[in-house]
Amino acid sequence: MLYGLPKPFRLHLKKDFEAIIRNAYRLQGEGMVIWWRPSSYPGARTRLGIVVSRKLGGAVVRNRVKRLLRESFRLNREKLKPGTDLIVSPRSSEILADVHSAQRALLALCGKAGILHSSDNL
RNA sequence: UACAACAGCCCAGAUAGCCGCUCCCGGCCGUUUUAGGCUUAGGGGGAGGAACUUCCGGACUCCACAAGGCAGUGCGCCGCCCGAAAGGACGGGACGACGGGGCCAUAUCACCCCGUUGGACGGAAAGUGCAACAGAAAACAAACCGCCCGCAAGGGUAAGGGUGAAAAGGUGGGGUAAGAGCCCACCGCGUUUGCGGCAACGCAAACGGCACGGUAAACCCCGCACGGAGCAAGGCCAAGCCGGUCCACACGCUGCCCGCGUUCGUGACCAAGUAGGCCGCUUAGAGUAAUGGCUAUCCCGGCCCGCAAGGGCUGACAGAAUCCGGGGUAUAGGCUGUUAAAAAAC
RNA sequence: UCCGGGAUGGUGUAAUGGUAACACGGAUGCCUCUGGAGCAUUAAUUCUAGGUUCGAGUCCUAGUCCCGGAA
Repeated sequence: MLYGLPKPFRLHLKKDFEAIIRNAYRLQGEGMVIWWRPSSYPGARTRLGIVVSRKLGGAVVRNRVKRLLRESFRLNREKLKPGTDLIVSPRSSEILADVHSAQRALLALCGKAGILHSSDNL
């Protein structure tokens, strides 16, 4: 399954979020911030977590931003090095108006972070 | 004929393909049993009219509780209907605002009639409080100017002046030293009676002779209702740590038995319960929390370009988390009604 | 999700229903050779919209925004 995004590819425990953010690399790009960390044990899956502040908007806006980010991650998961825990936190809803610009912004940041496969370098 | 505001009702784009998510049934893998994983057979369910707000009411759960009372909070014209309640629908009555008409020689106010419209519309004759500034005086009345009597001292007087949101019945006549419900008529107010109405209330008559101004979304009084917390309620399972009982061994009281005490234990059992899990939980039912993305065609509305054919852009408010019933607020589009008659255009 | 609390000049706070007050800061002027200090002046939709009242920052209703608590 190339493009699926079932549960094990997602971060969903508060402990995980806190552990990753406490000792992870952090990088700010246009409209979003990412934290990432190589997973501690081998063979781990690439996992995604999304943090959206209430300052970004109402429930509709926050849900939409999360869906677009999840979609962007899902379509580009194979480009990331496996076993990376990644947390994305958008800071502006304008950069994430549609799925194309969301993908562009996410890939640009991941490229800067050096967690893409070398063959897919931008 | 259109725009707009308000009110009521309807609706909340459709179909197909591909890539995904979530839950249930089924299947497969795995496991001693669980846990878990996969969809390599398949099948089915998956946001709203407001899911928003958390302003009311209820179900449900736990806590408290003899009866009763106090305090506190909420509600408050009348009738009838719906509802478990909150609340809502319809009709009616007083009051206020606005418009029109009447009364009058004309006309303001007042009063009467009609229409439209508004709403937390019990009580100010149980008590307490409040009323800035202005004004003589702001509530058992009072005398600044004025008027009258008087030589004066002093007294009488609420008609007139001016202040104020509000000044102690109004208008007219009589009366008087000047005045005044002091007297009279009409109106207002109050009481009683009668009549109409289920009632709120209305009408009439008699009597009173003006006391009894406003404010209760001030305290309060009257009537009615209400115990408190909320699914992060509450319940079940339960690592680790801590605790208790028993058992075995050792030591001590003591040389022995019994008894008691202490320490230790890959020992047994128990209680409480943290992390964590499960139930509560749903014909949507999660726990970083699903209901999405892309493409095509069509539909409805709007904007722009174009003589036209057509082309391009764009689509409202907002997203379940225990569940129901209401109130309030936000909304693209459609229909109906009101403002509403004019002006403007034809 | 379920409960509380609040909003007043630029900032922090006051105000029995009756002229919106105080401190710091800002601006302008005076004083001084200049600056500081000092003195004077100045600036408010009391979050918004309705209502009660003669009169509302205060009372009532609805809304907006902010803060806090409960795994």
